[in-house]
Amino acid sequence: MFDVARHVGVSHQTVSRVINGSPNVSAATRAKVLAAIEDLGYQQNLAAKALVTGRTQTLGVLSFDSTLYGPTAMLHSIQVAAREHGYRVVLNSVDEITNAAITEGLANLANSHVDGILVIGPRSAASATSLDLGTRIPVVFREVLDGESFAVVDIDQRAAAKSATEHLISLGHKVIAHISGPLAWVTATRRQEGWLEALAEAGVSTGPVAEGDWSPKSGYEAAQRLLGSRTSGKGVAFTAVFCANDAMAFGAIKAIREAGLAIPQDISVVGFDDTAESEFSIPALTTVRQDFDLVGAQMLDRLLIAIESGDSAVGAASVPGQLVIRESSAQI
Amino acid sequence: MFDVARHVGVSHQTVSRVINGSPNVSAATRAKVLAAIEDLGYQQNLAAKALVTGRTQTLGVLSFDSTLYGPTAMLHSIQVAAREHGYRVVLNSVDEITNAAITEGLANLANSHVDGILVIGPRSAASATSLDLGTRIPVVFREVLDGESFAVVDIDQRAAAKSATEHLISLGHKVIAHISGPLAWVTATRRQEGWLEALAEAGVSTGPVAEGDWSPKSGYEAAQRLLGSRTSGKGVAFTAVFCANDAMAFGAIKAIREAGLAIPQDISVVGFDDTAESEFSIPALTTVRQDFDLVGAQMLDRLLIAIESGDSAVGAASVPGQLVIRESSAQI
DNA sequence: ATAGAAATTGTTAGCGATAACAATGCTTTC
DNA sequence: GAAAGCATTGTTATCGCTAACAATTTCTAT
Repeated sequence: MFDVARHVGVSHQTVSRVINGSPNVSAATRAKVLAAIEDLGYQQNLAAKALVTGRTQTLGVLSFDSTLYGPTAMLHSIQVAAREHGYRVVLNSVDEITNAAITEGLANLANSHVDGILVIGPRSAASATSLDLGTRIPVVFREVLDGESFAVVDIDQRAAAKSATEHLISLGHKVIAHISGPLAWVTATRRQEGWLEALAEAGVSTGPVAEGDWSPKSGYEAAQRLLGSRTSGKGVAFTAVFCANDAMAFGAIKAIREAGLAIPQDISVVGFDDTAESEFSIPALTTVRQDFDLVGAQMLDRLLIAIESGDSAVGAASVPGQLVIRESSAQI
Repeated sequence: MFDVARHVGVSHQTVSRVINGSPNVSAATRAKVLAAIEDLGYQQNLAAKALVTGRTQTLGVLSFDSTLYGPTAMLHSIQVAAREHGYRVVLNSVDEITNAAITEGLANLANSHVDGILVIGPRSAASATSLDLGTRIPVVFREVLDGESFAVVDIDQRAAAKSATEHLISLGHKVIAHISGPLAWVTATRRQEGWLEALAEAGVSTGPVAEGDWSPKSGYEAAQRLLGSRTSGKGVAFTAVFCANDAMAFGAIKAIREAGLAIPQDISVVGFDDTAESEFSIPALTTVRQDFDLVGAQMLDRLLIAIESGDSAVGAASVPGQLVIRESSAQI
């Protein structure tokens, strides 16, 4: 910076003013400084800037160690939105979903001097200890536990799952099974709650449940368990299954077909996520589309407001999911 | 830091020494300082440290704006490996694959004072201008263009595609079609080259090609184009198709089934990626597994060596892909 | 023409850490 | 017991930038 200043014949402070767009610089000086910056290939030292301003123009994203569709799509959306607002993104993944792991990740990011943090990693439904942010840096979550009052923006998982289940009910299904995600995940429990709520409101008795881990393989195995008790006569003969994500639905479809049953003639299948593949499964999968871009943008908006104002982020917002009806669900 | 020093009654330099594990501190002093750090909840200011050391313990990842399996899996692997080595990761995505975009992304990351950069975004096969790193920061690529001498670690795409094609040849197929990725991507051209090479070496004539964009939808449409000329009698009657990724293979399977043809009885299908879904497609997909963790670890190793030594990263390494034979490919 | 206001530029201090060197205290050795 | 040597601790300068204020120049209004 001093080099640039010397090159132009002004003080370093004037150069600083040009860089930061201060209005109190004459047009002529500004042009000369800009030219010199170009000439010399000068680049600002952001570490020095961060040291004096306390701002880093960097956002921390606390994610989950996985290649699952949800976290991945979410990260992508946030990264795009952050760039639009001129923020860099530093990533910190945790490999378990306990509050302790999140607390540690939060501390790591805070220590990295990020201006704000977005937590898109899953929350554990059953946490022994409550989460203490332990930092003054504003944080926006994508999931909160009941009773917490952190800022949160998410798809309304419960309502979306409910509408998917209602769709099956409207098709005349009386026994609707559920393949849930890992119930340690808040998202999985919310989707299950939506399923239960729809059944309860319609006066339909609760169908059988099998828990998966989001993977196609787990969906395949869960479906096999459900089918096992179905054909053995012990279980109820469900005619539809609501899967907590598309990947498990793919696995379930395979298991159902292998059992000699047709989809949707014998069993209707509904997924959740609307991955790019779901339209091309055989049969094309009825599922729930999530607008991650919107969630990402809203999380970011909230966070940036908090950063600007210096307050911590608050408030809850939710984005509706959208049922996409394809071929895998049909009249009973 | 001065607070800690005052609290213990030593100089700030001694505190610094304790934090950085200098051997020249007495055990008693170290213990007291550590206790004070704990007491006061002191956290190092990394911006200040970066300012004076020039190191940030942060790695830049230049990725591509997408939720595609490859870049996503790669990012995940790198992030895990980086954390193991005590490095943070900052993310910078580009939304086009030109050299200009990469140059800009590189400049952004360099400006963020990262210690090294990993480029996992796709390279454009046809670049007008050559890529100038424009920075002294070590960079490791996952793809390089012919003639470039940057450090690179990747799956041997060509050999893997070749072995997938050879598998089909060994099953007796004489006309093997190819659904390629977007040919602007180096990865897509390498896979196509592998397909061509296998055909040439076996003396099998080149089959028809259709270009997709990696998405299931594009695979579906590409397969329809191939099938159109097949049934109209104008095209050659291919009995196998090698798809440049699993997602397009899913689309292709759907199109083939809709055309009234059976897989693998009428047409064998081979994919590339071994996504979690591929085992559960109907029929289960023969594909090529990529060890992204290994690629990530090796990229990181090279980068860290370069960072330590102060030199720029050099050399090329490749990791073999592994053919996974399932149900979608069979004897003609 | 000239005081006063406004616009522009310069000067100094300090953000929080490490590097380099200086200073102290404690052993060793003869 | 004193000089030399090592282990430990302290002092000062500095990284590159912005904040705060000081100084200068240029305009405006009387």
